[in-house]
Amino acid sequence: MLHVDLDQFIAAVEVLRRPELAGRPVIVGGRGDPTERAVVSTASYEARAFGVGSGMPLRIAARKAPDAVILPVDAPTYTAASEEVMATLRAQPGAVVQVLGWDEAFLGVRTHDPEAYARGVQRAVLERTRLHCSVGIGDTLVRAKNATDFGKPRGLFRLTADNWLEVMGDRPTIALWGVGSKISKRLAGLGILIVSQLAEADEAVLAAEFGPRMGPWYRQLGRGDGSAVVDDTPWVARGHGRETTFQQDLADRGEIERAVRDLLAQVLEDVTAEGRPVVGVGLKVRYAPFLTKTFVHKVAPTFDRETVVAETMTLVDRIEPDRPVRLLGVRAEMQMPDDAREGHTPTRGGR
DNA sequence: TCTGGGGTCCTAGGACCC
DNA sequence: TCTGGGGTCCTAGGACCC
Repeated sequence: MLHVDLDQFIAAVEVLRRPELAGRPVIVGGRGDPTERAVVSTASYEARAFGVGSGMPLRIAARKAPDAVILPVDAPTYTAASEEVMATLRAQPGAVVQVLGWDEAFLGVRTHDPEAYARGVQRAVLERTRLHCSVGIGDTLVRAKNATDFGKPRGLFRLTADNWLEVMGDRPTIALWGVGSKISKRLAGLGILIVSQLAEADEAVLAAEFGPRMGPWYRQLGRGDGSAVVDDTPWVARGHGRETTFQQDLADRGEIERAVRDLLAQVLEDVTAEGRPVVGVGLKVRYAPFLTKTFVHKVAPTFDRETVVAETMTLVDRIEPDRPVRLLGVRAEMQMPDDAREGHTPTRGGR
């Protein structure tokens, strides 16, 4: 199977409609104002040369790359571009497409020459959308996904059971899809620093540290093993949420309540569009500077907005009165259709 | 240097029941 | 009076991904 990943997607889309930005450092994030609390969504390769990367506070990015063009996030435009790309992938002969986000997808196909097929995909995407992509080829989802990194930019790379350990074995565990900074540190505490060590690790030791599901799962990641099935069944959202970080922390009770009602109104729009009943509500509160609390509770399945509002407001009462609030998040869980319930292996945020 | 916003899934512990 | 063992449901928190 193939993993297709657009190169510097968001920055590339911006450059397409402003050709004069080509070759310049471009940073996209927040409302495009580096004095605000916001982070970088994507930086162009020219900006990355200054040490700017996604997730970095916009303020810091602007200092590192003082001549960069900083643009606001324009989600509808990226969604439209993404749909063009995904339609192109679905139009490839024999392709089964599983979308992972705006700018990446798995593509399952039977072919005797995956490299040639991959180059065909890159050509088709470029012709139809003027966007460049990198492709990973693999015999499992994990191997295809990890292979893409070696293909960037505009290239392709193949990882299989035959060369996995040779290529990945000496790399730190954090290079794996699904291992982040916390898990890599806990693995290091067990003496597991690189991928080959994780591949050979004692499953019982991993299970004791990470639990009965995640322990064995991490070992599997280290081996590059796992599913080889690209699943194109449409994704069904479990819930919808909205959150906002305030530029100035909120202290006033009335302001907080108004903010929650605003967020909830947006959430209810998304939920109503789904046509499924609400079965749970949640509230996330970040107090300054860095303490986050979440409150959730189940509700009897309901379509009634007033009920959802009332249930959410009972959670608002649990916000500590004398502490300024930096972030509020509201979330509603929806009833899942019976056929979308079970059989999941952990993918940590995959869809 | 100080951390957005949208999601998903797993784990642990308490409550409750038989 | 003191108390096993198994199961389910719920909530809070943690971790990861794009």
